[in-house]
Amino acid sequence: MKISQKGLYALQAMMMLARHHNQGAIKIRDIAYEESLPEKFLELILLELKNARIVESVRGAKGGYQLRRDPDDIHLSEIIRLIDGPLAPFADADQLRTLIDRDIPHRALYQVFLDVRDAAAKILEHTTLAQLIKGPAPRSGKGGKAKKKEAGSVLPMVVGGHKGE
Amino acid sequence: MKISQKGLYALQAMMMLARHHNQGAIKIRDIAYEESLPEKFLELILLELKNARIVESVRGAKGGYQLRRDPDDIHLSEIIRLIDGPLAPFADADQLRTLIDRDIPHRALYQVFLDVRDAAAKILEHTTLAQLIKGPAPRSGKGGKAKKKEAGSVLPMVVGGHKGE
DNA sequence: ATAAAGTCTATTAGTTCGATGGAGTCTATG
DNA sequence: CATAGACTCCATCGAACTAATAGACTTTAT
Repeated sequence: MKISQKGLYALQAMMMLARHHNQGAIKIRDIAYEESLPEKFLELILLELKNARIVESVRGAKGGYQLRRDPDDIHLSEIIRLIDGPLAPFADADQLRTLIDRDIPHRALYQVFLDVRDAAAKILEHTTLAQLIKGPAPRSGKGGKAKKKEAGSVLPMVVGGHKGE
Repeated sequence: MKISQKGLYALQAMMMLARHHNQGAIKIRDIAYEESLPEKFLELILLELKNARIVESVRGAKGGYQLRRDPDDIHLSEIIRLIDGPLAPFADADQLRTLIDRDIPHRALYQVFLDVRDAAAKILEHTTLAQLIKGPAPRSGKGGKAKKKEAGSVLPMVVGGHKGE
């Protein structure tokens, strides 16, 4: 599972809508501005989220977008599957199970892929928008030391290329 | 993390070389035949694995490829990172840690991404080629090593499109 | 010398990705 | 009831990536 730029935009937009839940329809422009997202691209994303019945739109003047459900009932897995496809690192869960059944010489490999998928699903199907917008995230994992990058503005950094990992 | 077709080919080729470990150099053609992989494409993949010093080549007649280390010392994570990049679903672990430090409004989201990466890393960094080839049935008894693939591939199924997941 | 094998570079067709433009439709408001 | 503001829908775009192939070159066993 790879989360594309588009997927990230979708998640950010949804977090924004969650923050403003029950405040009526929010204009695309406001979402784009508050989250620094390309407006026209965001429009496409919201349309997709609307067709998936995750958000709803209000047309015309005073229109905009809002969540169709409470933020604690919207899981990250739902958004990611919609925008970026299956959570599995290869094919999807059903296909992996079929391959495990049928491709004897490689079944152990596909089983590992399925294990990875299950691990991701376990996290993403249990994390809701509500959790994301609530206070400081409980820093899980061992206290890895994040290396200091030189002084830079808040977030203009370009994320691309391989190095760490 | 998305595992591409190329990544799958690489893993299959490595499993094949693991099965034939300590049997001398194996020809590209034999790997391609036994695993049903496109020969010329596989050539590129093996070259990459060689440059990463995971396999080594023997040139000239009687040449071929072989593992540089024992199969129980080669982890899936190593091959996947080489061919398909970082294990994280977005950016890489270092960048995610930086974003968690710096992008306050979205830190919880990036933390989830990092959790997913850690879960995948935990599995892939602990699974070795040796484990994969120690299937319940290493070989269905029949005859020696001359593995016949013959007409009608074992796995003609098309893997594409979304359904389950 | 020759055949068999890896090495290397280039090229390709097709797809995906991120993004933009513009015409059309709906609706609150004055 | 005109209009401005907002969503809707479709078309296109360039860049990058993906999977694969082609061909010339080098190395080595015999």
